[in-house]
Amino acid sequence: MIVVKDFSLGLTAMSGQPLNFYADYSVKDGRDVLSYTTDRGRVTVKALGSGERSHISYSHWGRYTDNTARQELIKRFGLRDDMRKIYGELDTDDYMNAAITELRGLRITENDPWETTLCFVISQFNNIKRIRGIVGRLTERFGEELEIGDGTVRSFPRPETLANADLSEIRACGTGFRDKYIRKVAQECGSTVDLGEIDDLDYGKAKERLMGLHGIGEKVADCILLFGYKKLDAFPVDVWVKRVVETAYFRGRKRSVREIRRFAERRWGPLAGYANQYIFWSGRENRIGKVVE
DNA sequence: ACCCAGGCGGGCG
DNA sequence: CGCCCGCATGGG
Repeated sequence: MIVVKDFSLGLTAMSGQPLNFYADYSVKDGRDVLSYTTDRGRVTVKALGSGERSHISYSHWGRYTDNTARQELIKRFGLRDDMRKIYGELDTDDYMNAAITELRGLRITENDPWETTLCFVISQFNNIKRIRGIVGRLTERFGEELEIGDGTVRSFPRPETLANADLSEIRACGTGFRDKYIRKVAQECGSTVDLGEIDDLDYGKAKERLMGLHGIGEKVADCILLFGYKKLDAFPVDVWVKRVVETAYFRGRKRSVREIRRFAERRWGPLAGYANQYIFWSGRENRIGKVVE
């Protein structure tokens, strides 16, 4: 059992971060339940509450021990982040105040860099529901079978596997035009590019390196840096973030993506990534700035 | 039927 | 450099 303040497993898992794309989420008896598979096995997390005290319990299969599962959860869900301090620093305007009130307990997760990379290559010009389906079919088709207890599951496909796959088989998983990006990035990550080296670089250098991969531009690179390396100065600008920032901070006036990024960097600096996630998810849930009929 | 989605690469001026 | 276009697919 882990007890922390300000943690919502449901919001954190379902807010467009990688776990949203490859984990199974449900609610049972009023508790959030999340199961996911890694190359070490499978973990099920259950959590109750999201405000003053959240109680987190977990079970594990495969090569996890109580301790390794626990350490992974603390890292993955950012349970050491000082949310009181983060909220204090972000709470400087009405929009952000409403967002952090509404989404209290939403954290930035830190996920495996390769999984994050593949998920966000798939995310381009796409929507969350479809990303989830594509990742699920790729895992089913190309993932590694793992024995857990009396059953088997499949873990996330390795880069080497996708690097050698037929484009037609990748595409059969519903990827659309992203099939070639997926295979190319898998080839590069399995050979010329070492995702493990990127963590040591600063934000700018790391972003430059990621953008050298085919199919990764600014927005996807920022998502990988934020959710795969927890570089909190990253500020991914997608259509939702752009709309919300224009609505909440520019009186509805159109701004370029570049202007939005510069605004975020100046306003939120090293916490831009946290601000981004609250803006993204609150904007989507409330359809901020979206034209409705 | 039309519009949209956690955008990107390539081609053009 | 900036701008503009096509791109696969499924849900609203």
